[in-house]
Amino acid sequence: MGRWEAGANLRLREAALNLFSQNGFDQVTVEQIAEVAGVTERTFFRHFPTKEDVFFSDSSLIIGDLVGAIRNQPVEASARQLVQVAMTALAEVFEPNRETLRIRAQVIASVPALRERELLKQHAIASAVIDELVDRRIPRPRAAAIAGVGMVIYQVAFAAWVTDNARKSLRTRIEQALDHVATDLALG
Amino acid sequence: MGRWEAGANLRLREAALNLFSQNGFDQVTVEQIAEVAGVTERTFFRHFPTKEDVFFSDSSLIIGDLVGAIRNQPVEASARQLVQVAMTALAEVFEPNRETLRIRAQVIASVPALRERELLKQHAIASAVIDELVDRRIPRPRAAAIAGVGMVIYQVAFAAWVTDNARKSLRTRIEQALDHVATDLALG
DNA sequence: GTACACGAGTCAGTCACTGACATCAACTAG
DNA sequence: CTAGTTGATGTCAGTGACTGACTCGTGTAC
Repeated sequence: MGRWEAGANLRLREAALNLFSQNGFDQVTVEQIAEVAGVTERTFFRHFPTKEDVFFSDSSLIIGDLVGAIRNQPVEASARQLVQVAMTALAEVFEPNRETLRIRAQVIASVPALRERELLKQHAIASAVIDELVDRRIPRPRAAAIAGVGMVIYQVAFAAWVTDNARKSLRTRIEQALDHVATDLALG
Repeated sequence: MGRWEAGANLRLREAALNLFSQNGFDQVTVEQIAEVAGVTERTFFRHFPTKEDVFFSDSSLIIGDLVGAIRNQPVEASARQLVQVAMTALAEVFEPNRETLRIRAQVIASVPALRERELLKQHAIASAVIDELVDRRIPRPRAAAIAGVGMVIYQVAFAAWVTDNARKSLRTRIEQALDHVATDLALG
């Protein structure tokens, strides 16, 4: 279908991750990324609307997984069960990619612009989850609180997992955090 | 101490708010803002590190107010009391500026870059509150959950207040939201 | 075999943002 | 009163993210 090497999108993402983690986000120009990937700068922006987006292009998939997992639960499921299956769904996607996610997290942590974007992504995820909970006839304030607590649990568990030498699974980390907060906060 | 009209900072902020709300964030250049404020583009960037920051320069004050309000509470105060005084402190700062805040919220809502920044600001506030709660010997996961719920309450109450025709006070809105979530979630 | 859709290249331009240096009122030291 | 310092601004010349308009081969549909 094209006169060029296929997979430009993947090559751009890999080149970006490598260059960013070696030299820092601000020290790398889009032109350099494009060159390493064997395309032009203009092509980079055909694949990703901004320089930051090369890091966040898969977030819509995650939303789909989360919402799908919740949707598959029976109507009588408790708030805690819902949070748990959503988290487990996340863990299944993340678990095999620990090393990439670790590098990614390091780069994000060191660049304010990327932290902003990460927050926006999490906000979008939370909104989607809230809407799904509201569809299950949970009143919106309670849905927002549940989703908010869920995000906190995710953040705590993910941070622990990614900096983890003992290599507990993300799933274990999530269960620990969930236990912790749930007993503290009567999440029923 | 200067050969120029004083108050450049305020003039820039007002010019930006006006222009953004009339024409949209992306349609206004920094050069235009500076021109309306009677300075050069370079001077804009001496006052605000980015175009977005002209909207968020007072967030550090807010952190101070919140943390101060919490710090003044007795050690035996419940989580709910802490959230309540923090919210009340916020309400006192915001209440007199409803109209400006309303316009501001509209602009922010319509521009992804500004929503990102708003989220980052809220995240910074939440982190500061969490640290303060941890200083009060509340375990960090519980502190994070409390602060998270507090942010949810703030968001719900603020959104209701700002789009409010009946003109209930922000303070009332906060109390309503707090009641709502607290009974739902056993916030002790 | 012709048309056309598509994924990329090319080129010229806008605008956010930065560094280096000049200016000039007010203030300060002597 | 003069000389020097300070601090907020102006001026200017960049860099780099991002966009619009256009071109160019290649595969596919007809």
